[in-house]
Amino acid sequence: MKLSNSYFTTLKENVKDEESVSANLLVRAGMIKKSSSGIYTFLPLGLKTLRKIENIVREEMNKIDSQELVMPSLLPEEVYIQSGRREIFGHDMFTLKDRFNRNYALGPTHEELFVEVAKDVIKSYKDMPISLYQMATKYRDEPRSRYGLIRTREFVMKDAYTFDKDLEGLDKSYALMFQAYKNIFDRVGLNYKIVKASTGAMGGLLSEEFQAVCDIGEDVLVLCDSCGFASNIEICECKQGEVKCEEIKQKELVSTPHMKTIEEVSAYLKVDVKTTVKTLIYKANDKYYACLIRGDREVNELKLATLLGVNEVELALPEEDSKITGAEVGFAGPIGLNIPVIVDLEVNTMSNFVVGANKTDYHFINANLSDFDIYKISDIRNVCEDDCCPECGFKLTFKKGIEVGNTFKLGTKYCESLNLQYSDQDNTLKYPYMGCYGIGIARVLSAFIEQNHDEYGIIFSDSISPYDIHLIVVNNKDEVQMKLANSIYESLLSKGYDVLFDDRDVRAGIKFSDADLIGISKRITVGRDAVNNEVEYKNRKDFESQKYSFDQLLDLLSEKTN
RNA sequence: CGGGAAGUGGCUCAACUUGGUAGAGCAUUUGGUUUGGGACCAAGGGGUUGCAGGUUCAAAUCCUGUCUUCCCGACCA
Repeated sequence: MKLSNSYFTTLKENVKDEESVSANLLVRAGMIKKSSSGIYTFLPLGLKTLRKIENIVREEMNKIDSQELVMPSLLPEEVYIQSGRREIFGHDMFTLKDRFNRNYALGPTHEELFVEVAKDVIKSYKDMPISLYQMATKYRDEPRSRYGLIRTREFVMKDAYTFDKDLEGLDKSYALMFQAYKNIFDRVGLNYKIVKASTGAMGGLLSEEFQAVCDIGEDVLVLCDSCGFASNIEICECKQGEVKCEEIKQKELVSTPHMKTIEEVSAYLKVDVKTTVKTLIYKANDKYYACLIRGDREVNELKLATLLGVNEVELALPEEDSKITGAEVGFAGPIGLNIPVIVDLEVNTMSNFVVGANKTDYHFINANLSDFDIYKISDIRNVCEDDCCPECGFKLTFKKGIEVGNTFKLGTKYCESLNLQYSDQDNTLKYPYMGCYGIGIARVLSAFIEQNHDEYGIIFSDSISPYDIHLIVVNNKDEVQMKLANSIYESLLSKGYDVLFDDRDVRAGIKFSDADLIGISKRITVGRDAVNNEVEYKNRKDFESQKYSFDQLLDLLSEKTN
C-alpha cells in the first residue's frame, strides 16, 4: 500500500476523551475512531491489525478441527427467556422491538444458539465430539465503558463451543482448546497469566482466565512464584492459621465519639487495626446478615454469595443498617444483634478485639467470639498480599490483569435447560458435556499495546503488525531514492510481503515519527545511501538501523521468516 | 446509578473569575525558501462557543434545564 494515496491519519497529541495509553495510541495512529462511549469504528489500519489477530486465532482453531460459522447478532428475546438467562443479563442486554412490536435482543453471548445448532447433528454418542466457533460481534450494555477498546459495549469476540458425550470427553476437548489458547497468546506475544476464576453467570464446573498482565487491568491476579498457583482474587481461598490467644479479658464499652471508620477507631483507641473487627451488614434475597472480618480486610462478595447460596449479595443501605443496629452507620457490632452473624475464618482466630457496640459513638474493646451467637464461620474475605499461598504456603504476589480469554467447562447445564440429548451406547438419553471458550479480539490488541509501547508509539510484534514492512523513502523528489524504493516495493510485494510504502511528499521527520507511532515491526529506509544501492533496516524496537544492500536484506528477511 | 472533571474551527488549548460580539499552536489552501527526526517566511480559508431556555442594551462569559465525553466508585459471560 502506498501511503500517498490512502486513508491515513495520525495525531501528534493525545486526545482528551481517552485516558488509557492504548486508546490514545490507537486513536493517534489512526486505527480507531470513537463513535460514542464504548463504541468504535475500526479504520483501515486498525482493522488490518485486528485481522492479523483474528487470523492467528482462526489458524489455531482450525488446527484443532474446530469449525467456523457465524451466528446473527439480532435475536428474538425469547431465546434468552427460554434458557433463563434474560433475567441474569438484565440491563446488560440491549433489546429492541421490530415493526410488529416483537421483542428482539442484540446477542451478548451465544451459548443458546450453539446448542440449537448442535441439536441438528448430535443424535448419538457417535456424533461427538463436535467443536464450533465464530468471530462475531457481541453487544453488552456496560454500565461504564472504559479504557478505549478494553471495555466496550460492542465488540468482536471469538467464541468456541465443544460438545462431548461425557466428562472425560470434555476434559480432552478442553485440554485441546486450552493448548490452542496458549499457542494464540504466545504467537501474539502477549505477557499473560492463566488463573482460576469464578464460573459466575455462566455456571459450570471450571473456569480459567487468560489474563494479560497490565497495571490498568480490572482483575487482581493472585500468584505464587514458588508452586505456580494462580488465581483470580475473586475465588482465591485464604489460608488461615489456627493460632488463637486466650480470651482472658472481659468486654468493655468505651466511648468513641464520631469515630466511624476502622482507621479512625483504631487511631482513637491507639490500637493496631489488626486487633479490630468490622461488622458489615449484607443483604441476600431480602434477608440480612452481619459479616465479621478483621478491620483491615475486605469482604469477598462472591465467597459470601456462594456461602449463602444466592446469586448476589449487596451491602445494606445506611438506613437499613441503622434500623438493624439501632445505631449510626459505623458502630455496628455482633453483640446483641438479632440477625445471623457470619464470622470470617481469620476473625475466628482472634480474641480480645475491638468491635462496634450497636450504640452511636461507642465500641467494645476486649470482645470475644463467646460474647455473641455465630451463624456460620467461613472464609469470606479477599486474600491479601500478606497472606500465604493456599497451596504451598509461600509468599503471594499480586498483579493486575486484563481478561483477554476465558475457558469454561460448562458441564450439562445448558444442554439440560435447552433440552439437547443424545442416545448413548446403552440406549438411554443423556445430556452432552459442553465447554465454551472466548477471546476478546480487540482486547488482545489493546492489552498488547498497553504492554508494548514507548514514548513514540506502538511497538508491534511481527505476528500482529498491520504490515510486515514499513518502507520509507526519505526524499520522494530524489530520483535515485525513488527509483530504488519503488523497485524494492515491487520486489517485496512479489515475494509476498505486505508492505506499507511511505512515498508521501513530506519531510523525513514526519515519516519517521509516523512510523514510530503506528509501530510496524520492521522498517526499511531508502535515503542518502541509495546512490550506493544501500538501504537501512531496523526493527521498531531497535534504536539503531543497519546498512544493507537490498539483496543482503532479502536474505535477512527470509531467514527471519523461516 | 452515586461522586468528580470537561464540552470553544479537524486536533490541543486560551479568553469565563470581573458580560462588550472569539484567539493561539498544530492541521489545511496558495506562493517562496528548505529537505535524514514532526522546518521557516508571507498571505488566505475555516467557529450560530454541545443544545434549549432565561437575565441583560449586550452572553463563550451570569442563571436554569438538558445532552455528550472522561475519571473514581457501584456493576461486569
